[in-house]
Amino acid sequence: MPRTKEQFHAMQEESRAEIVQAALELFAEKGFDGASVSAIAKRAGISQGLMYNYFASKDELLLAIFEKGWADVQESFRVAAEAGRERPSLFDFIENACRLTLKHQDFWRLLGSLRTQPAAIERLGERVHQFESMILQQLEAFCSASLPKLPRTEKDAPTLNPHAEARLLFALIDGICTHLVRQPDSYPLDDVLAHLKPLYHSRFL
Amino acid sequence: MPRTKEQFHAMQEESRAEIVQAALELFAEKGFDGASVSAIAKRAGISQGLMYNYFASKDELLLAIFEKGWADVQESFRVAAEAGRERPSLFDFIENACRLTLKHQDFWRLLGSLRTQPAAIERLGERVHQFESMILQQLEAFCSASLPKLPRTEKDAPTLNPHAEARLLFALIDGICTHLVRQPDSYPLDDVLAHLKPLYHSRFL
Amino acid sequence: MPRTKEQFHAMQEESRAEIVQAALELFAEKGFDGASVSAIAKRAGISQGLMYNYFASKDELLLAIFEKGWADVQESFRVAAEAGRERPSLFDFIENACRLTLKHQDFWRLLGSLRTQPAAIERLGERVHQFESMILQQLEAFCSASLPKLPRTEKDAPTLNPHAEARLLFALIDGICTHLVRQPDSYPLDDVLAHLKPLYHSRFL
Amino acid sequence: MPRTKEQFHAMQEESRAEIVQAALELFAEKGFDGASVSAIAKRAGISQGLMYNYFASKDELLLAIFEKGWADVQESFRVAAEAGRERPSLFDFIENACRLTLKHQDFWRLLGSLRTQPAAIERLGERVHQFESMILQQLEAFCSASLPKLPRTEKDAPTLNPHAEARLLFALIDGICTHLVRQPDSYPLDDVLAHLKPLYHSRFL
DNA sequence: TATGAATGAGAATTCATTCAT
DNA sequence: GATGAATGAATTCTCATTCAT
Repeated sequence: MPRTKEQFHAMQEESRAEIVQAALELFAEKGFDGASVSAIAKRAGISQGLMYNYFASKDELLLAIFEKGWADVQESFRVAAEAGRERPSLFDFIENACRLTLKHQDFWRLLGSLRTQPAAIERLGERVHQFESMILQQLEAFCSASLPKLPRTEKDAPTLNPHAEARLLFALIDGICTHLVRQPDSYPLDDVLAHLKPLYHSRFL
Repeated sequence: MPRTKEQFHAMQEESRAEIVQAALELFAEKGFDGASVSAIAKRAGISQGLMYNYFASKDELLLAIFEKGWADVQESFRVAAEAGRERPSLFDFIENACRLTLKHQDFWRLLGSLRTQPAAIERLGERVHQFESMILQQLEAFCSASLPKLPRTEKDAPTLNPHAEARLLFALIDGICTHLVRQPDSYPLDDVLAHLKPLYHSRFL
Repeated sequence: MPRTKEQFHAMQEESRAEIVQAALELFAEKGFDGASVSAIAKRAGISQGLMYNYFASKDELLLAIFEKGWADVQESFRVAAEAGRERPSLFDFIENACRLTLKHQDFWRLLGSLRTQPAAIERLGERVHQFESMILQQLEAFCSASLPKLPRTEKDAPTLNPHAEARLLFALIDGICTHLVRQPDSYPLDDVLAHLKPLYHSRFL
Repeated sequence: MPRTKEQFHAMQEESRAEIVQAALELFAEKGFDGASVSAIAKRAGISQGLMYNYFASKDELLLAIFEKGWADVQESFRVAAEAGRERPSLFDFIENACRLTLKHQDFWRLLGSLRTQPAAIERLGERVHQFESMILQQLEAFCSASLPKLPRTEKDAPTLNPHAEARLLFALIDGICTHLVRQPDSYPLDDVLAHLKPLYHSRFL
């Protein structure tokens, strides 16, 4: 009784997902170099050899993780956007980003370690850069909409620009999230956000 | 006719410094695991074996780099503090931190990758944590002195605290510096600082 | 179509045995330090790396050899004891020990070299000491049963004791076996035993 | 004020002796492979390089140790022989050998480890074999003088021969000395000798 | 003579990847 | 598909020996 093509495909996908999950955890925990293929296979409950039926190499696996992780993150943002108000405030956006980070801790941890290594970035091709660009673009869009409202003195006027503002925001969010995933249990996220809120309200409202 | 002890000592120091420099560059570029001892030796222009005359192990080398780097950073801050005004504003402090980061790019890159790896942190013992603690303490001291001046509504009053404010600042600085060392040539540091300035002036003055 | 677990297990055991045999020979010939893993692998007909599928380290391999060798020796003694008379004479015991030594030449050679190296003994933990203790105990038991029969002058009476007698016996047996395994083909074991026999008969009968 | 040739020679000899002593201690403690040249030089209080002014290689050093050690042992025997009775009994000879062993512990320990390794023996050329032969010859001479006096039954008569008897003796002495140097402090040498004495008196007197 | 820097050949060990079954 | 045996290159580290000074 041969399974249908669809069944096969579904099983494939399931197995892939299991391996990706195991690898993500281990990469996040020990870094790409520190997590051996055999450890990943063991955690995924399969043999080393089988892993190569699903992924051509350790690099391919990393790539798959990245794609999956990135898709998940985007999906989370999409869901949050739909659930929220029509047009979230910048602060809401930041808060949302931070809280979602906790949902994808392992991915952010992995991403954090990958971003430090030019070699790793090459492995992922342009993906990491694209990823950062997209975030920056989105932030810039936010800022473009808000910056005009900023009261400005004559002196700073020429230098104010959405791009730099987005950079600043990105650094802030990135910094918080980085610290957050490094101490997920003890980081005082609520307090930090509470301090951030008046800062951005005064600025953008 | 053997060299004098002084000669030996001088040569030792010179060689050590050369190795440290080579290793720092490679660690910063490829991470601790990614930079092989043989690659370090090659870049330092010596044989692999010789490295072990100067450092008992790769770990010891890392440690030496860390100590040296950290000492350099502190020295830079000390010099800047002496050169500057009596009591720098918080913004000056931030700006200073960012500009000094550029002077110690490789060290910060290395530190960035070390902070993502629990294994590496163990290698360095408590040093990394101490390092973060010291920065946080210093920021907290700044904030303690400034926060009372913040105009506060009744609602936020109970939650405002120097620790959380320091955390926020640390995230901001860390984020900027992290991005900065990753794109040392193209990062718009001046613009970002220009945007940051009014924010903190409005808050702390 | 994967192999069954039984097949794997059988293969494992076979491979392990082959490696143990190769290592035993080389350790016996060149000592633990002198026999490189690569040489062992080559003699076992496998790659270096594969050895580490079976033994976690060279030390583990040594340990496995020791356990196996010691078990074999004990088994040999057990078989000999069952096959022999109800209660063998001391001389029979000695003769048996010497002849069995030839059956386990490599093991005794290895043991001989291990016993000379404090470092190696540490590697094996208490095993080597236990091993010597067991032999001494067994000999002491023999002597305890026999010594009372010794005619003794008044002078030596106070000093005679089974422990010292066992020590003497152990030295004798150890000496013979050591020489024997060093010249397994040319050592005149029969003649030496022939000379030993009347000595111990006159003493213990 | 140039030193005389004799003075030079004396200094040379002194330095050599110091190195030999240091090396002997370390070889005895850790074995030939386990004692590094640098450790030897450090213990001798000189630089690594200088060692090669006195000995062409580590092997040469081993050889020098062997020559020196063997000469010392012979000298000890000579002195003991002169100090003792005109013709010592076999037992006296054995006792003397054991007690002298303690005086040359390190040498015997080294010898013990060398004798287990064919490779090491090759390094020393024929010397180890010669050394054993000489001992055996001396023992055989003893036995030749004494064996005729042995009361013999008709049965053992054909097999008794000085060579085998010497082998037996050698094994005994070797065994005792080996155990002795392995536990120089706790070995009950006096007791063991006390047990040995009647054995050999009954046989040879 | 005397120094310690320097080398290079190995040592043990790990690991991504391939392969026979 | 699925297994784990097998490989070989790379890694960290050690050490006898040589060399410039």
